[in-house]
Amino acid sequence: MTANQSPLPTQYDPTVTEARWQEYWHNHEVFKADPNRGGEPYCVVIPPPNVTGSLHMGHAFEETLIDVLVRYHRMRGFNTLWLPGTDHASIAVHAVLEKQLRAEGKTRQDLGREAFLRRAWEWKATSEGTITGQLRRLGVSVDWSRERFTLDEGLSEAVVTAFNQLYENGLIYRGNYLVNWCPATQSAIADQEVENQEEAGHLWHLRYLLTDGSGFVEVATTRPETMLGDTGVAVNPQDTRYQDLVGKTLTLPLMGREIPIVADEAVDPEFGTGCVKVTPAHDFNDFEIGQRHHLPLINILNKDGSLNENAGEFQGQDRFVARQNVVQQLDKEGVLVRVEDYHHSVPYSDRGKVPVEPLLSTQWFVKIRPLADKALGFLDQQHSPEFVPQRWTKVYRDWLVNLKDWCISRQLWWGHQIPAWYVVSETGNEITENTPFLVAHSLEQAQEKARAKFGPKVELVQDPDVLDTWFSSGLWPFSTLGWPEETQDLNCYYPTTTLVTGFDIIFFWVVRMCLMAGHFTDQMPFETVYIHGLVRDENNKKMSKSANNGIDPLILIEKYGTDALRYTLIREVAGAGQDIRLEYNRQTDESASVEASRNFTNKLWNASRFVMLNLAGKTPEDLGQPQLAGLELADQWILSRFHQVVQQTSDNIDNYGLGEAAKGLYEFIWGDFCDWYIELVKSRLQGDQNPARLAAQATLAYVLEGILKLLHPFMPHVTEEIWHTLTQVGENQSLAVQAYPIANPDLINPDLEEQFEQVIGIIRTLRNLRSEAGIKPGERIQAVLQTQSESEQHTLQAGESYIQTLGRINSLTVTAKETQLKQTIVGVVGTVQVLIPLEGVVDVAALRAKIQKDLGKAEADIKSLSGRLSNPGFVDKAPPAVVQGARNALTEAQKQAEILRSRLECL
RNA sequence: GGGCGAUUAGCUCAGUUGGUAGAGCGCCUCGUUUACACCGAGGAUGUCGGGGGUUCGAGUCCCUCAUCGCCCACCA
Repeated sequence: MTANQSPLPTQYDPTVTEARWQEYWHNHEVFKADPNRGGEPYCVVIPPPNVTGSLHMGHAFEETLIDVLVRYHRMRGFNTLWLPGTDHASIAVHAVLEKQLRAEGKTRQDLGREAFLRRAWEWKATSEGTITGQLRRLGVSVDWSRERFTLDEGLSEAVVTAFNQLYENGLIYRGNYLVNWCPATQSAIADQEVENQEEAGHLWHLRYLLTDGSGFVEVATTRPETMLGDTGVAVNPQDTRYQDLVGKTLTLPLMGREIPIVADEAVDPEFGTGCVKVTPAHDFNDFEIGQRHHLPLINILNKDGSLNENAGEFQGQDRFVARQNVVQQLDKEGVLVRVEDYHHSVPYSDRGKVPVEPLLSTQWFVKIRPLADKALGFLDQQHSPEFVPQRWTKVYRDWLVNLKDWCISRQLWWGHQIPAWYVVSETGNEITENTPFLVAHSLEQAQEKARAKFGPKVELVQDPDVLDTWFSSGLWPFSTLGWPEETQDLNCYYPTTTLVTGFDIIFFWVVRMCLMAGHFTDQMPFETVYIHGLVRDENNKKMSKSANNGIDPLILIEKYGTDALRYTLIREVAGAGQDIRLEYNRQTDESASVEASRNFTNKLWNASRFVMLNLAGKTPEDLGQPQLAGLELADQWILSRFHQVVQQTSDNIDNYGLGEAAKGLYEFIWGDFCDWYIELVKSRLQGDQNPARLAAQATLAYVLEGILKLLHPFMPHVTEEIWHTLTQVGENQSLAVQAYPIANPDLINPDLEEQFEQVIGIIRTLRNLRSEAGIKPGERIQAVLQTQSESEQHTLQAGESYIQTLGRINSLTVTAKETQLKQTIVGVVGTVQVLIPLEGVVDVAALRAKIQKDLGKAEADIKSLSGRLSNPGFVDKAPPAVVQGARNALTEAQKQAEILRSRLECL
């Protein structure tokens, strides 16, 4: 496809253009990877978005970061693959669907497993469609032919294989342990899915009587209903107050049970009374105390959070109702000593949004220590993976060190059903604690194994539970590439190069991937983990569903274009890993910062229009590379600047300084190229064919094409559009796969740039003087530049025409001779006097004020510089270059002051 | 309780190994000159959170305090 050839409008309209190129990239499979292509592999797997709805601004940010890296590396010639996909997000999808069901007055149990799963797949299809549509609109350069879903056939196979292998290696076990139980979703959840929230609660002080009638102890609790499950009271063994009580028993109020007093180090004698009630079945600390002292476990809770038959008269009551009733009853019986207001943190279920209960249940676990130790080995011995910014290494390491065994079973339906089959024919066709089970790849394999062990007539039932979502996403970097098969993709693209993700999921996801990869692939799944910050709203608040302060990327895309949004997100990111704040007006849906980026796309558009209108239909290829010999100062200057920016941009991106790279390009394009070079070159473009015009055209075309390439990873659509118009290459080529510019050091010329800076300085001073003197912008005037310095004279002569054009000077004199014009406004650049003779009545006071202002500045400089230079410490110890720099600056300031003083006298 | 981050112009933020503070937006003045008013030219604005230290020199390094934010662990 060739870009629109009709006369280009003065305002860039992203809406049509962006859709067109997105379609083009997709239809032409521009981003399809080929393991046989050769070149160093560069692979990124997308952090798979949950199929819970749609993408938010945080996703837009993350995908843009990745896309910049990926497009850049693709253009640098790497064999590049960005693999897209989505995550089934077991518990999150359950939360969504069960909310829908509640609204219909149903539960998932009413629906049944099959119907529920049908509904889940339908939901998934819709959500996935939304998400992939949004990804396309972000212009991401993913390979859609390799799109994956954590529940698809291949990935399910990987999950089953991983489970079987871990089980065979003794790294998965099943057992009855205390887990975090979410009564809302009625499933176990992992430690990391628990969120602690500060709450105002109470501390109830209770008095338990000694069985022998010799006294009592006082205990305190924030969850009084758990006392129904108490099986002991613990004190610190060193606590002299209670030493003689250890071994005695107490009678548990309400239940009348006899429970022992035990001594345990875990008890802090300083806190409260120093006596702790022990409920091993409903508290993690108590569980451990209970284990040490062989206290029985009494579970008083049902899975829905109501109390069970072990709760006596409170059976059937919801845990919070029971709490009130237990307290009331304790009070009635004189057990309740006092109630204290108490602030404490309550563990909540991240997804279920209700307090979790430690609950005893039979679950599957992954033994963490061997896996974590292996990952620690990679980190400590090979610095793998490498974190950017580095400080996250410590966070990652701390997690590896502190991880406990991972509960991977969930009492849910949407997900990978656990590949374990119970031989129910051995236990009366029911799954009990003691039912033998087999871990296998399939029902057939399980049957085979079962028959071998239990005879020909066996009844098998698969474990109804599903695996924690993070179990499958932990395999993502290699399962998506074909593991456990040894595919070409896996050989070529694994381990992946970079993982880009937020710090908030280091422990959820990054850690799990490293555990799994270490075990199954014997290497870390990525070389580098690039951790970005969060997108915060206009009030610096974290964007979240619950706060309802999210900003829909599509609103901003529709208003300003994808490129503008992308550029805004990237340029804000300077200083790796910081959160970024997005300016936004909720009344008008406007964003000042995105608008600024939109203006930048428009600036690029118009600069390109100008260039193309002046190339007389020729392409950069027709014009060829600018030949140094035929170039004038401005051409050489912009080429020098261009090659510096090429170097700087690559360096920045290579070091994950994407924001710096983006800002550097902005300054070069808007500042150097548009404000200076284009303005300087205009006069040369008017005449007939002549060498000066050709040189200008060639330089313009060359630099513009280079700019489009440099900017393409950040703003892929507008650059692709302009590039096609500029090069007229037709639809078999795409800017996305052109070679990224490489700096040519021969063209970088700092001396020349310095010279040019001086010319710019003169032009700025002239403009300033004109403004101060109230000279109309359109009026052409005469000016005198006076300097004794030969090198300065040389520079001024080289830049004479530039100074005349941009300074709007019709008569410019460059001289070494002192001029003593009376009515003159004067400025100083370096040691060049810039003089504008003024005719007629002029405000002498204004001229004097202008000079005095400049003089004030010069004198302040002199004072500061001479102060420094008269300090022997500075002269002796500072680097010679710095000292010399200060000397030069002082000389110049003195010269300036001298000039200004004599001018003042002239007035 | 432990750890991390932030504090710079009215606002949002940059500031590489210490060499004397910058950008965008906003604001003021002027302007339609052969791309662009989603523009151009010029201008104003900062005891770099407080205090102390190291140094010839500190926004930058060290200590300390304050405020804000985040993470982790939590004593019943």
